[in-house]
Amino acid sequence: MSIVQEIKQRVIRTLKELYDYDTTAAGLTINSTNPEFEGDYTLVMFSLVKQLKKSPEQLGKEIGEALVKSNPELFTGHTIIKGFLNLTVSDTYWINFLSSNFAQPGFGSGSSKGQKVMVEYSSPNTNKPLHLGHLRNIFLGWSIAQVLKECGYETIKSCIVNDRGIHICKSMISWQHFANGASPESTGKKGDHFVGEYYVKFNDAYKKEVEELVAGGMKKEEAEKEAPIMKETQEMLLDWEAGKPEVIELWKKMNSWVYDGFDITYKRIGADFQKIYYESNTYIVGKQFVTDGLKEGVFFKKEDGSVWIDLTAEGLDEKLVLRKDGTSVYITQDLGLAQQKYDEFNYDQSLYVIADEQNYHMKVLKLSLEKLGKPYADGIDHLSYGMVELPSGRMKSREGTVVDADDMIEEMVNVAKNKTEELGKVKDFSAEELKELYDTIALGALKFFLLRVDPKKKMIFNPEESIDFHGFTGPFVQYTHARIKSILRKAQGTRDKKQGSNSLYKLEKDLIISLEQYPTIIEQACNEHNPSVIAIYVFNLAKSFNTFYTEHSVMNAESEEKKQLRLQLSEMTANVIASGMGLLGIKVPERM
RNA sequence: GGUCUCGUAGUUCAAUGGAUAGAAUAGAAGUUUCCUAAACUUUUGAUACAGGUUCGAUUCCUGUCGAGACUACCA
Repeated sequence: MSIVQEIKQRVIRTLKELYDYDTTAAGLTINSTNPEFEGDYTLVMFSLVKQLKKSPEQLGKEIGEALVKSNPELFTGHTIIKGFLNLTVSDTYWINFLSSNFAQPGFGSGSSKGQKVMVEYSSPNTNKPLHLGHLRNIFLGWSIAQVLKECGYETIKSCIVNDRGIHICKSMISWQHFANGASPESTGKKGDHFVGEYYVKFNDAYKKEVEELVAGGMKKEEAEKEAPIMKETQEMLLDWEAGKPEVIELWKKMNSWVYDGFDITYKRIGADFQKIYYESNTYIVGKQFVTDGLKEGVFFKKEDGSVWIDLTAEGLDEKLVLRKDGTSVYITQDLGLAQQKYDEFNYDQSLYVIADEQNYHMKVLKLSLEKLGKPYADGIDHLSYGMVELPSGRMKSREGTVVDADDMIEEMVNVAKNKTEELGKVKDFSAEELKELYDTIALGALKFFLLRVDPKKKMIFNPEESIDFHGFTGPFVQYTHARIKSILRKAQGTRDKKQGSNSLYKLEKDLIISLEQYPTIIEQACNEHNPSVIAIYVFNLAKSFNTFYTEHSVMNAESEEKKQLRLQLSEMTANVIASGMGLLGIKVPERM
């Protein structure tokens, strides 16, 4: 139990004893005491003042005295300021907490919840490489799955690949026109980048054709439909749907190039999936799903044969779920996929990591499943995150302002390399060790940068700031870890189980208080689906350690007792930093 | 037009309705015979505007102004 919960229980008991007043933990507010006042934790008494009809001074005095008297091992004193009862927790409590937890590997993890959560993330198209927006998605998805796991949920990471549709055909047509049989192998290019180039070439060619038609006197809307390359692409889509062998073969070939490219990036950034779904399969499942739903009367068919669901009673519109020609739309396959996932994994919750531009879509999905009376509808949840924007505004692929994921990582690695060489602290590292270190620092910086912001909010990605390794950054936290590890290496052989220190300096206590919060922080991150609270926490913890480290020497402590205590403090801080960063998908180096 | 987000130091981000709104960065000034200076210390600087609810509002409600997303038989 956390110290805050512990204090709440004591307060509840005290209120019962003193006033025969019943309350719950949720009905009490315990905050960290404002630094300007004496004390560690504060009971906010305003609501109690009202309920118990006593003055704040009187109430504070009675509760404070009773708390200290009946819990001497926990509290050493109290002060009252206005409606705030400030409680001081004994050094003994903190020292005991430290000695019993500093070497606990599972500190912070929760017991099994007996529930299964599916986390769908990444979900790329197969016509272009991953970019910065995907990275936010991937880091978030991976991290939240890790946090859920730490909290005791069984997790299944999944991905839906949009491997079908007009956008893929564009790349294919373009390749047929312009590639002369070139391949990633023949050009030495990464597969996803290779295919992405042909997608760009398509758009260039298409634009040119439209311009020519408009110059010839055609209206723009008409020209967009009549451009030969577009007509060709639409024909290819029909051929694909019809299963024309040479089209299917080309489609498979180009997709496999893209997957090869994705795999390299996924591996490098540590993304993984237990289950990958392909839209080329799920759209068929979706069609069947809608056909079944039609019989139950939740969907209805219009005169032209298209199928709809009426969500006007829920404040939304009528939504199309199947085209009049019987082909599926976006929502069709998502409906089928939800069912398919449930059939396969019997999940309790299904979390979709998708950008907030799809809030409406996700609302429709959940509502539709509810109307169909699906038992899993309630567990559908959307981790909606804001778009990544550049200082100049939103990234637009057509304007070439998209930041490519691989390029970004490469740039960060270079910065890490230059900075490391400049500082010259790891000159004895092998080439292999250096490579690993650069990756650790570069990805640490990038992941931290994208995860430190509340997912719900859109974020501005400033390239200059992202390569800064000072302040509120991943490398700052990594550096603190490396420094602690250096101390612990020096201390090898001098460790002693006994610890006789019975008092704490302020900076020592601040650090222990911070460490104690870790399990609560994980819980919060889990409940809110928000890894940023962990990023903020580990940063503050590292800062706390650095302040302590500057003021107090560990190896040259004033007494053996203090040295042992500070070694425990250092070890636990390193453990919690490593654990917290691990939940963000960030490695921490032993040296840097 | 409708629905939904969001407006906090120059900039990027914090703050379950609680005490004098925190960090980082940029700016100014310092710290290295001593465990890694990718560090530390000091300092300048902000709640878009107007009402309301409350003992107490950055937070909840209403309005104004400003930014964005969605509102496709695209995915």
